[in-house]
Amino acid sequence: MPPAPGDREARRKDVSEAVWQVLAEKGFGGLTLRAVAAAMNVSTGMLMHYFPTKRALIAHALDLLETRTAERPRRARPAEGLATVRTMLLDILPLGPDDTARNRIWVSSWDLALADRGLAADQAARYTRLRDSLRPHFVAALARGELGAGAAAPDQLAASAVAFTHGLVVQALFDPARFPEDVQTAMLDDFLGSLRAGEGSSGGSC
Amino acid sequence: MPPAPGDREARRKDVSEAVWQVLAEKGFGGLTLRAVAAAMNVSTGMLMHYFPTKRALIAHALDLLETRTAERPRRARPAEGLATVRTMLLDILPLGPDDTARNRIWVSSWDLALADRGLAADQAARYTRLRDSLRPHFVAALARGELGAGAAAPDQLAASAVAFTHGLVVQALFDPARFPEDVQTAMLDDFLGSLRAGEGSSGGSC
DNA sequence: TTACGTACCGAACACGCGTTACGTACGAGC
DNA sequence: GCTCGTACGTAACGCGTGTTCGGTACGTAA
Repeated sequence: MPPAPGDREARRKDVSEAVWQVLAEKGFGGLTLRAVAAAMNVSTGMLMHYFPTKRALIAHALDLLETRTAERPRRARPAEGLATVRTMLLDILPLGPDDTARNRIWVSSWDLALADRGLAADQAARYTRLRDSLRPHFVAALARGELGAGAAAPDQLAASAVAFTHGLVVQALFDPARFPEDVQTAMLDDFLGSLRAGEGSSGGSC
Repeated sequence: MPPAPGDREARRKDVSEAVWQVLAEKGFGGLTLRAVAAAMNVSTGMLMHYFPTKRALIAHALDLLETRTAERPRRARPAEGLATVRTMLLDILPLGPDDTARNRIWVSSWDLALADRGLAADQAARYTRLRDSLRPHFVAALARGELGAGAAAPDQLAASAVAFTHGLVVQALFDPARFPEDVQTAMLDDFLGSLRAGEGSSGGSC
C-alpha cells in the first residue's frame, strides 16, 4: 500500500480550506485552479491528483458549501413553535464573520446555478428542504395559537419566512454598516411579531 | 463630419440588445466579447469601437440593466399607502417573462458585485434608493392607520418589504413551477396583510 | 481630385485558463 | 536487491479570453 491512507482525506481537507478561502474572496467567478493552488502553495498538477477536473472541484466546492452550512454551529432550539423558527432563521442571517462568508458564497453560487439547469434544480431542492424543515414548526405554532387568525397555510408561511430571511441576507451582505447584528435581529423579530397579528405582544385596542 | 451622427447611438442600442440576450442566457459569468459579437453577427473589433474595453462593456451592461429596470412598464399607482406599496412590489416580482429575465440578470450580477468593492457600493446604493422610494408610502400608510399598533419605523418597514420581495424573487427564479403568478401575489398580499396586524381583515378575538 | 477621419473587418497578439504528459522521489511487496 | 504504484513537481499543450494592429471602404472637406 502507498503512504498513509488517511493522508488522502487530510489532503482533500487542505484543498477544501484553500477553495473556501478563494471563494470567500473572489466568489465562484474567481474560482480557478491556479488560485486554489496558489492559496496552498502547491502546483496545479497536484490538485488534479485529488480532483481530476475542474467540474469535480466545483462540485466539491458546492458540497463543501452545503456541508459547512449543515454543520455550522447552531443555537439551541428552545420551545416548539415560533421561537424555534426564530432560532432557525437567526442561524441563517449573516450575524458573524463565518455566516457572512458562507452567505456571500451562497449568493455568489447563484450566478452559476442560474446558468446551469442541474445546479438550478439542486438549488431549488435545497430551498424546498429548507422550507420543509421550517414547516412543522409553523404547524406547531398554529396549533399553539401563536399565529393570528388570518394566518396562511404552513407551506406559504415557510416560504415567506425563507423569502424574508434571504432577502435580508442579500441586503446585509451589500450594506453591512446599515444592517448590523441588532438591526437584523430586530427586523426578524418584527417580521415574526407581525405574524402573531395583534395577539400577545402589545395589547389590543379593545 | 463622418457618416450619420445618430447612427452611433443606434449602434450602441444594437449592442445593448445583444448584451441583454447574452446576459439572459449565460448570466454575467458568460458575458464575453465574442459572445456579444456573435449574437449580432459582427467582429469583436467592431465592439471595441463602441466600448473600448470590457470593463466599459460591463459598466454598460449594468447601466442597461438599471435603465431597463427603471423604464419597465409599471402598473398605475392607485391610492396612497399600502396599496401603492403593493403595486410597487408587484412591479418587482418575476410575474412575466420580461420580469423574470430582468431578475435573473440582477441576481447573476451579485457574484460580480460581491467581488468588486465599487460594484458592491453601487448595489448597496441601489438598495438604499429602493427603500427610500418605498418609505414615503409606508409613512402615508401609517398616517392613514393602515398599519397595526406594533408597526416598526418606516425605514425598517421598507427594508423588510424589500427583503421579503427579493427573497421571493430568488425562490421563484429557481423554482418557477412552485411559485407561479398567483402564488407570488398571494404571498405578497399575505405579507402586507400581516402588516395590517389584526385590524381590518378578520375581526379580533375580543 | 486629393486628403482625411471614421466605421469596420480579419488576423494576430499576450495572457490565463483547464488539462495533459513526462520526470522524479519514495515507501511497500516480493 | 528490484519492481511497482502512488504522490507529487515541472513544463507544456490547446484553447478562449481581452486587446491591438494593419487594412479596406466610404463619405466629408478642402
